[in-house]
Amino acid sequence: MISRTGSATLVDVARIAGVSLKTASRVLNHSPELRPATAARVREVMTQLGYQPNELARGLKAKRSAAIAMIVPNLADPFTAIAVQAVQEVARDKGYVVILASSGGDGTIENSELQVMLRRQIDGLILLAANSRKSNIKPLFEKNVPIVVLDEPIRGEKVDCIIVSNRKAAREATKHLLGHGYRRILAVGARPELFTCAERLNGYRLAMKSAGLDAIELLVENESSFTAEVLSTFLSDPNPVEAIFTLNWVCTMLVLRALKVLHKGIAKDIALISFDDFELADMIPPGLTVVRQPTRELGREAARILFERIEKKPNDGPRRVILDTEFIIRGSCGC
Amino acid sequence: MISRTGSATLVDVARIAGVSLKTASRVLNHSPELRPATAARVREVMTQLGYQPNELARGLKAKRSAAIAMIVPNLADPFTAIAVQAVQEVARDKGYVVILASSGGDGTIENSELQVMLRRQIDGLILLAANSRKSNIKPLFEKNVPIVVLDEPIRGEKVDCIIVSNRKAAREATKHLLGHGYRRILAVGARPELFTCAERLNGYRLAMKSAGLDAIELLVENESSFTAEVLSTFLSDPNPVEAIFTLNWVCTMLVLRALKVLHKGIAKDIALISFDDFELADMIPPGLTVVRQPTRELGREAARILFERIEKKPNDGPRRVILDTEFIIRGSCGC
DNA sequence: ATGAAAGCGCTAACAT
DNA sequence: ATGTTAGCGCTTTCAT
Repeated sequence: MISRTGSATLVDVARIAGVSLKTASRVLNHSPELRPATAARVREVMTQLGYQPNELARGLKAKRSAAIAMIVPNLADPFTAIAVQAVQEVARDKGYVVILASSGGDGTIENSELQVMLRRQIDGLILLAANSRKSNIKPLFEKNVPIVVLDEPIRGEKVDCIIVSNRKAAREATKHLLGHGYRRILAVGARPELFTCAERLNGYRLAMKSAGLDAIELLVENESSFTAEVLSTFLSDPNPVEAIFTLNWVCTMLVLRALKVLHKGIAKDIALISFDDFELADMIPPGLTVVRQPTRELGREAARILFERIEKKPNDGPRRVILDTEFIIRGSCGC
Repeated sequence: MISRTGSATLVDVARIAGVSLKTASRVLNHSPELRPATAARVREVMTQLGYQPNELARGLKAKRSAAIAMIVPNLADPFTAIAVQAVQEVARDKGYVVILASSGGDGTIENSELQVMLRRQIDGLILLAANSRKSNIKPLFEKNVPIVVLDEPIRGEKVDCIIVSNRKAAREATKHLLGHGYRRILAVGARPELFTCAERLNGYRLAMKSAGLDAIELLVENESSFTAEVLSTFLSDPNPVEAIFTLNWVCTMLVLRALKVLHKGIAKDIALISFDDFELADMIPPGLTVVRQPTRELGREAARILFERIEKKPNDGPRRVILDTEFIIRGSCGC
């Protein structure tokens, strides 16, 4: 009785309920213009058959997939994981699913994932850029797929961005270290082409300049090129650095690891402030002083804006949402 | 010239290239039976038009979505995040996308996500169960959607499972603590209905029983019900516990947090072993002794098995893959 | 309030 | 080697 494909289709439902296809469709879409009795009957047949609408078919016709994509560089980074979780929760509430892809920080992979998403007719995209220079969101833009970029304002494109006050936060963190009397402060960053890295670096430089000091920077292109040996050159004479400011979670991990290898005590031998808080940062003695990003809020806000665009596209220009960070003083800065 | 919908369709490609729809389709699907010249011409038109195949339409017709779903309880858990990343990488290589949903450990949400995935015609599912009692994968099973369950063998269902040797690992960890001379060892777990928790608990009980000791257990239904006060009742007289064995990452976080509040030094005041390793576990003094799960491998293996089922379904019974854990001794156990 | 028919963009028999 | 013709399961004018 049921279509040979295995599961019941709307045609089956209609036939068994003794109504037309359109009526069955109306029930699915909660159309108001329906006699309650008819609707009830159809609904009953639906549950009876265990009917599940085929979203692919629905999307093909309606030209919407009810899916948004999220592309991130690295899920192992807790900042990213939490943002993804927040986005997915908002999406669920809106009746959307999230297609997730990780780029590994590779612009080429990112672009190919972008294409894949386009083919899947995603209704929107939240991007945590791998590499600002190589991000190619033009095709999406041309197809009028709403995009929200997290953590990076894409220059010259009319996309919504949501970021934190990177520069200000970095400047304040650096100032805090300067306040402790440290003069030789090292900034450690990765992927300097990323906006977040660049901006945090700018904040650091501003603070150093204001204090009449030279910036000391250790920037690596990718994680593997950072080793304890590299760091040790900055810690040895002459003029060893007195404090380190790590520009994101990955760098914090790398530096902590290296300091352990080099037997340098945090705060005791060298002060440390980390951009990015994380679970247990307070448990690493003497507690890591950090700049905390409102991670969940970033994710939620990005999703919120995206769905606003998806649902109705008011042509007000691209949005720039800037959230504030929180400076959390624990012991590693020397306090 | 191009269909009014905005982007070029295969019909447009065919028309402009002066071939039939089917020929264009053949080019898309890399059919071998094509004159190279024709294929080249069609391909040229495709790039010229910036043609992107519509995966929704493709899937509707071909009855495959080229998407797999992954449902997890908590992305903030690094174990989960890394497994998801591993799965996604394998999926990408296979030309599939991953639809990710988090259940928050709520069986009801999990089930509704399961339904959503069904409607999306997913070709396979990797499940990190929220709650073994409530998981309802029957509908997927009936629709012949391959499923791989991570971290939990679903009883009585013919699904593939991939787990670690929970009981053995827990037993050995407990024995290790016993070897240090601790008698009063507390096991801390969450969601005791979960297979992982139950099995680890079993391992712990076995070891305690072998030593002629009573098991001491603190099991919470959910994270928020665990507080420092609750833990403190186990640490106070009479007979304070001498060591703690946490049954997963979340519990480790909760216990570490509580111990800090209670001003108890790890190893010094109380020994600790954690089931689940994590970034910086070695940095929490004196270094956390842990049972490490091969997280990436779990994810990769789960995906590998899933795609085997998707590509060809040999009717050999359900697989049970059991991976080994690694016992990593650092200082917290008292060593 | 309900139905008939067309078609979204693609694949797949079945020709030729 | 290439084209013709049906649909996949749904939504959607346009009738009634």
